[in-house]
Amino acid sequence: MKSPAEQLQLLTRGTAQIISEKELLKKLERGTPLRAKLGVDPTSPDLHLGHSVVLEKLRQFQELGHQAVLIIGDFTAQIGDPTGRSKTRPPLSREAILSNAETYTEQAFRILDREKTEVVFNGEWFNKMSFSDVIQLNARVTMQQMLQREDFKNRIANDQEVRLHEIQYPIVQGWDSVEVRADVELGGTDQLFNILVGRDMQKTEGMEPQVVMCLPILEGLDGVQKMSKSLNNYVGISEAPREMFGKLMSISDELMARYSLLLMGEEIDSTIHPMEAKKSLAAALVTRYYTTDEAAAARDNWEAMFSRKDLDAADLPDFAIGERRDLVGVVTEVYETIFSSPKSGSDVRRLIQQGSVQLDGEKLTDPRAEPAWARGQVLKVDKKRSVRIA
RNA sequence: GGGUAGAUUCCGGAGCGGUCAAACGGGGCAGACUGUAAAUCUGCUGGCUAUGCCUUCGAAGGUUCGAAUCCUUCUCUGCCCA
Repeated sequence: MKSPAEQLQLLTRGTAQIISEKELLKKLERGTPLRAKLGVDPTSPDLHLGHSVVLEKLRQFQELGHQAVLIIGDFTAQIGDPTGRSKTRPPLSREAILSNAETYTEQAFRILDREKTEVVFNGEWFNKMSFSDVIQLNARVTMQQMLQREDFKNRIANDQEVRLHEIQYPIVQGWDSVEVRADVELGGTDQLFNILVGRDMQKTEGMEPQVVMCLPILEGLDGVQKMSKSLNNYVGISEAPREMFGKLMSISDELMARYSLLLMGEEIDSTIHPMEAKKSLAAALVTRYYTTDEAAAARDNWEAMFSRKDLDAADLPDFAIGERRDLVGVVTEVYETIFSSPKSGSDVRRLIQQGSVQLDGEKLTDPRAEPAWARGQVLKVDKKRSVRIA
């Protein structure tokens, strides 16, 4: 086992903020495993690289012999975390939450060590609370404290509504820390406020307050907004190697540097061509969730498709012409069934007219065309997506 | 409870009886260029069995040849006062 000082050094690496390192060191010096808490709301069924930043940190705790406590916010998901929101979150149905929780944990264990993870649902304690329990919980914090929050302040300043259940969220999350007796709570920097509330709650309960450990927020593929499924700027950790590789190749150079730092903990090698650096990064990330062989295959295929533009050599998904043989019909089908990104007939028509669609390298710009389809032809629907006619 | 302002297409926001599938900006998508980078330029951005047709401007009714625009009721939200 590593010394407390060594552990501290490893654990603080890549973090954005820790309150406080001194406290963390003290806890480490106790020599008993720390309880490291991470709360997740199963609001979406898929985990992406944004989540992975904090999950990797939690795994690091596990590797150092500590206890990971993963709280599934089945209860909190019903409230909806207002963090970073300019609008109230729509509530989720109970069924959706439970099924999300299922896929969520499944994916989380691609990163975490299942054996060393304690999984708890916070509905376990919150669903048992009576209304007077709730009132007492609320009595622990002041309105002024809650209004300190950036999101709420902004909304109020902009004359937007803030509903009362939303200001309960930090209270509820804070109480989780008391319930699981957390020593450390991990989260994105946007969780700072919520985690601090947990600290206060523990103090009033006479517990030793948890250490706050915030990790940087990963930007999405657009490089501006935070990675999230709803903005469709994410790379899912269970996406196919090729998808993952391709998405990572589309990021900007600035973003590449950031991803490298936050996800791999490394600086980009500035002596090589940025594209090469990006390929290495993409391959390294694919390897993390798959194997080196699969990463290499993804890279080869990508190079065939986009560097050499040799679509014949590339391994493309097959598409069998169905009922509809007209161009609009076929392209619509391809988007829907092969790439699962449905487009309306009008969208497809537009793509065709704008010269996005090619058959064996020939642009097809007439939406009414009905090409003589033949097995083996390559149908390119846009710059990034092609299929082979089967 | 009283007063007042408002609800428009993904978002912001014009429109105030026909010329409105609705200006403009943002975002998004596509094309050109390129390193599936950035920057730049161009086009598109409700749907369809598509030179026309259908459904949209908080909801329901009404006036009118004709309504996002006028009237009635309802629902929701902000702000001010208590």
